[in-house]
Amino acid sequence: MTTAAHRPATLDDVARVAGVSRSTASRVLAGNGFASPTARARVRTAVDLLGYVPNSAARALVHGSGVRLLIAVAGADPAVLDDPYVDQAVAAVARACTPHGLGVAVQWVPLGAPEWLTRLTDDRGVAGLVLLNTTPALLDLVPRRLAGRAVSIGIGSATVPSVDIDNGGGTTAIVRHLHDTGRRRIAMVTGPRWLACANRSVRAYRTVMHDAGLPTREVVGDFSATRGYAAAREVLRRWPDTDAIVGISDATALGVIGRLRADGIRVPDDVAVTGFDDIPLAATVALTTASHPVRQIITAAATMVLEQRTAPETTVFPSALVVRGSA
Amino acid sequence: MTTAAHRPATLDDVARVAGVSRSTASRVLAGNGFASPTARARVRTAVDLLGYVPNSAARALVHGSGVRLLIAVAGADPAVLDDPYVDQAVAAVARACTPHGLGVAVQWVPLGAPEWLTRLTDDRGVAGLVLLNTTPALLDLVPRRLAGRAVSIGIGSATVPSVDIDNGGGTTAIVRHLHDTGRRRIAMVTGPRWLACANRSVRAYRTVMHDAGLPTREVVGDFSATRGYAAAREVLRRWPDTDAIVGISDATALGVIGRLRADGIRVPDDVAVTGFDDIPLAATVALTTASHPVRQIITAAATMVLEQRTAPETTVFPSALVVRGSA
DNA sequence: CACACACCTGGGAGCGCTACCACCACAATC
DNA sequence: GATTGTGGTGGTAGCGCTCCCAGGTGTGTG
Repeated sequence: MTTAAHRPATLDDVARVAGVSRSTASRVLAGNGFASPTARARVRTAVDLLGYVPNSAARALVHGSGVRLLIAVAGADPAVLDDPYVDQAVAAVARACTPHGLGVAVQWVPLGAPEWLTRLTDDRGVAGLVLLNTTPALLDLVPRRLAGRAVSIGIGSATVPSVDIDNGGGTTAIVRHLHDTGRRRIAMVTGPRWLACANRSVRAYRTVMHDAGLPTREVVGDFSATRGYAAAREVLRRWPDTDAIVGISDATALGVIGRLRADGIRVPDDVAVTGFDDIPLAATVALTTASHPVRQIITAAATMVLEQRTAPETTVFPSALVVRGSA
Repeated sequence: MTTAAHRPATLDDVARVAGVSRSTASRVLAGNGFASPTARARVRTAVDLLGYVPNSAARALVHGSGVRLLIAVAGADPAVLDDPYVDQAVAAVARACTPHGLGVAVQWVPLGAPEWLTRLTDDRGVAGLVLLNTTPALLDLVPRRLAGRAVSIGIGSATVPSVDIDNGGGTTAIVRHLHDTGRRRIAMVTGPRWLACANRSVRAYRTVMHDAGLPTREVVGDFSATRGYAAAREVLRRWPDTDAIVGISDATALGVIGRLRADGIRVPDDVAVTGFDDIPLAATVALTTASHPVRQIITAAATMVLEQRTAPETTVFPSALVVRGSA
């Protein structure tokens, strides 16, 4: 369309067409250094004419900056990557990276072998790091090379900043709401024990129950609908008089509701059910939940890495109670 | 950990440690060309010792091969990228690419301006192309440079192979099932008209209905739960005696069910509802649907591109009817 | 009129890697 | 003993880009 054999244009082509040197063209495009208005204009015109797009590989090579963001997901087994939450995170990070000429890669880091992270980050192609389902051990393994180019979702450290949901606040609001609407025998389907952000929710649940002088009822889950489905039955087997079930996630809650309905138990009349996150589906099934703009949170994390605005501090996004039909 | 300032090792470092030249080291790692068993062994040892990982940017630069796969998603507006289906596709492609040292990028291509694709693919960083929600116009714009490195999902061309779901067969099975179970006033919430794969479903629906001597009832949807929610009401307003609604996707069906339940209409007693895809949630809400391993299909597409096994032909994945409670 | 000090420009090195080529040893052939 | 391999090796160019530095112009000051 533009050049003869449609070999993508290089900076040399641009310089030749603009009648300047490669250095000048580079300076104009970088926006730093000196360049006369004339030169600037001619380079701009040449860029448009040739449809020039910089070669990110060459740029990354000279900068030593890497060419993709790594999303490292800790978990017991590679199946964590099947989680729709991970899908959403990967897609959101990819969207944020694309305009910067960066790609994304995803890898699982086994819970028992956090040192795998080192091998992954030894790849110079890695320009930045997003940690998902982070554990403290993982945070310590983020190499110095990537300081200021790493962000964790869910738990941070002195060197690695984190972007976070106010799980505690959200869960507190949910459990209080259940209590306020007369529920007293409130159970919780939790997340995996090793996951900091899930534990914050569990602790909030315990605190509210304790303050109300009520005993806790916990079954360990894993965020999935499938597990929620199974956990619901376990809850009712152990504590048949349960009148409310708090799900660690919306998917968990949907699984719980599926099981309850299948067993002829009415929601919310017999048992109230709540979720966490407010995924799009939550509205259509009238799920009471806590709302967080997950996509925006992930995007914020990716942006921090991309713009290197990673002050070692924690950004906490608020949680908003959304009361619908299920509780 | 390995080297002093933990500057990631280069091939030069490996060569020096192994006591061979950079060329020899390169040859050993590439696996082609000559290299004595001794040299081979020493290079291998040095690689392990230094934890050497090749710099993908440098490799891409010299090969001119690009450094990421582009996922181009056609749609009316950028909101198509919010679709969980796109999330899943991006994540699945990313997983397939990561071991190859490639990242992924996602971009929206406006329906009315397919030529945007040209600008995207002019970027030399683009190593391959996965087309989503493909239109014929888009297929013609895949540059020759990317021939054999592009794959389309849903509709192919003479030069671009496609990976596909048997939408026609799946929908035929679903509508026949509804007919077999006594439904006669069957409506469909379709996908966008411009989308080839959605149209295959619609045509199958029409054919079955026509063969049974029944009139069709169509409302245009867009795959989303939200739209399904609204479409359900539209269906019942226009044809109040409808006894079955075929959703173009599971999300659509879930939206439809949400609306029907909210209106006190029993599923499947009053109105049967079916979905398409069999997403994980479908099982927990007992949705009758057609099952396809979407993740595997996307992975297959990505693998075709990565291994350049893109013979210009169509691979069709079968569709399996899954009868659950909703129909 | 010399000098300083802006502003602007092109030459050239080099990022880490692969590909090509020249070269060397040693064996087999005429 | 000169020729042709054949396996193995190192030197070097160059992918497209950015940055540094030397060398220009022009305008203002002593």
